[in-house]
Parts: sequence; structure tokens; C-alpha cells
Amino acid sequence: MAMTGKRITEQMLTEFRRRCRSHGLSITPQRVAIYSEIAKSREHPCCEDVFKRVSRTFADISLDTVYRTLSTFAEVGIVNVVEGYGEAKRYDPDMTAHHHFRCKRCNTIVDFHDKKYDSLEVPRKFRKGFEVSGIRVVLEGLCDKCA
Amino acid sequence: MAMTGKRITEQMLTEFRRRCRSHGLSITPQRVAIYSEIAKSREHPCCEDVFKRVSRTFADISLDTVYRTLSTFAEVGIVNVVEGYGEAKRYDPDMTAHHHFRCKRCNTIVDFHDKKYDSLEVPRKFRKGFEVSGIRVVLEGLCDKCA
DNA sequence: TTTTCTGCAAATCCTTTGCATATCC
DNA sequence: GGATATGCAAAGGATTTGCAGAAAA
Repeated sequence: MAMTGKRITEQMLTEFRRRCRSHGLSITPQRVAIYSEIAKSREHPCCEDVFKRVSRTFADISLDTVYRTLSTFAEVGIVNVVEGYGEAKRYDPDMTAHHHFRCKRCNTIVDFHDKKYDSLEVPRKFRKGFEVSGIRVVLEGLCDKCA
Repeated sequence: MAMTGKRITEQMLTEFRRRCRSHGLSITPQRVAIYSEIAKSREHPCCEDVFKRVSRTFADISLDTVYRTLSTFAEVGIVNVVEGYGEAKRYDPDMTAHHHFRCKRCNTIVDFHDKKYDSLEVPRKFRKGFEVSGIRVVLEGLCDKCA
């Protein structure tokens, strides 16, 4: 069962362009290529990973464009930065509520959905004064390959 | 209500020494100083933070000793690396199960305990093959000062 | 006395920045 | 044409590493 990429649809691209416009971002071939690559991914790639993949079809894209672009995408809410533990920053194209399992050994992050986890209440302590915009459960341990 | 440091007890130091021994680590004044400082902390300091504080009483400790030491402590389970989003690595002396609130603006991390969160079940998907050793809920948003 | 640590300096890795040119709107 | 993005090269911050001397077991 290989890790297969997600399929990217025309609607996703349309929505992407809409989002860029609404934030005053120009739509460049580099951005489309980077978006397409990250949107297809499942393993929360870092900039270097994305750069390598985009390079296959966009030979003269530069690494710093990838850094800049993913950083911009994160700012405007096209992607998320995933929680990390000191290594290179990794990005997640899935903006819907979901949770993570992280393997301590190989650093794989597995996304998963779980109704119970989604319905967790914000503890009383954070209901006044604080503004909680997201809840994520992070499981930590060894994945099936490493265990 | 200022952020006050935790008190460090003789038992904690004893336990710290025991742990070092059991992992074959020598007990050096630098390690004791670093341990004492991180054990007192509440704000998940980075290496630089710890270095500054330890330097006050241990003038000629070097920054890379702090890097090496905290990294070693994390390996043997004396401290944890907290989830981060691209900034400097931060450490947490609290090894008991607990959860985090993270402020997106000022990066403050607030520890909290919650019975309900502690009793979350591991989803079926991760019960076979995987080894889940920890569950942490991370709330994200704006803290009372930033909101 | 043997092993392990520390401090120093240099190296490395990841990421950001300044600037001139090219591209988008 | 004016604003914005890109590529390149250089800078920056965080972290690691090699090594010789110092301290711990």
C-alpha cells in the first residue's frame, strides 16, 4: 500500500485562484505549481521536498521562491504549518479540522479524522479572555513500520 | 499574577541524579545548573533562554553545552521537546500527561490539565501495528493578553 | 586512569533578505 | 505602466560538530 498522492481537481485550482485574488496575490506559474504539488501531498512536506518535486516539471524555479510562497500561503490560509519538533518546517494542505499521529522515530505524520476528538469542549479556563480557534489532538509513538 | 517560577526540591535533584546515573550520564555542575533552571521554568524556554538564566550564576557556561545538554535530557526523558512551528526548539520540564494552549500571536504556551482530555481513547486505526505512547491536545488561538 | 564532558571555533542546516529583472494585472 | 513576484547571492539565526584540554567515575 504505497503512499499515493491526492488528485487535484479543477475546482481546487479555481478556489485557489479565487483565494489568491481575494488576498491581492498575483497568480504566477510558480505559485500554481507549488500549490498543485502541496495540494497533492499527504506527508506534510518541507520546502525542500516541495522544491524537489516542483523542479521536475518547472526546472528553473528557485528554492527561495518555494520558501516565500509556502510562507505566504500559510499567512493567507491556503496551507497550515504543522507542529514540529525542531526539524524543517512542514506544511499541510488539509485545512479542515483533523488530527495527527506522529512517529517519534521516522517523523511520519498521519492525518486522521475522529468524531469524538472533533467534539472536544474547550476547558472552562480558556472560555474567558482567550480566543480558541482550533483544537488538535496529537498522538505520539511509533508507526506501524517502526514499531 | 506574575509568572512565578516553580520551586525545585531536593527530591527532584535526587531523582535527577538517579536518572543520569541510570543512563550513564555524568553528573556535572553544568548539568545540575541546567536541570535546575529548566525544572523551575514554566514558559517552555529555548536553549538561549536557559543559557541566559544559567549564566547568571554560572558565568562561564557555554551556549553549546546548553544545546548539548538539553538535547541529551530530551533523549533520556528528563525533559520534552514541545511542539513548535518553526521557531527555536523549546523544552518542557513537565513529563506528566498534560495539554497545551498556544497563542498564535505571542507564542506563549500554557500548560493545562483536563480529566476529559486525559481519558481520550486511541482511535481503532492506531490500535494495531502502531504504538501510541502519548496523547496531547493542543488548543490554538489568542491568549488573554493578545485577544 | 579511563571515560565522558566542556568550551571554543568552525561548520552546517534552514530560512530570510536586498536588489535588479521579469512577470502579472 | 505600476505593482508584485522571481531568481540570485549573500546574510542570518539556530543548531551541530571536531577537537584538545578539563573534569567525572
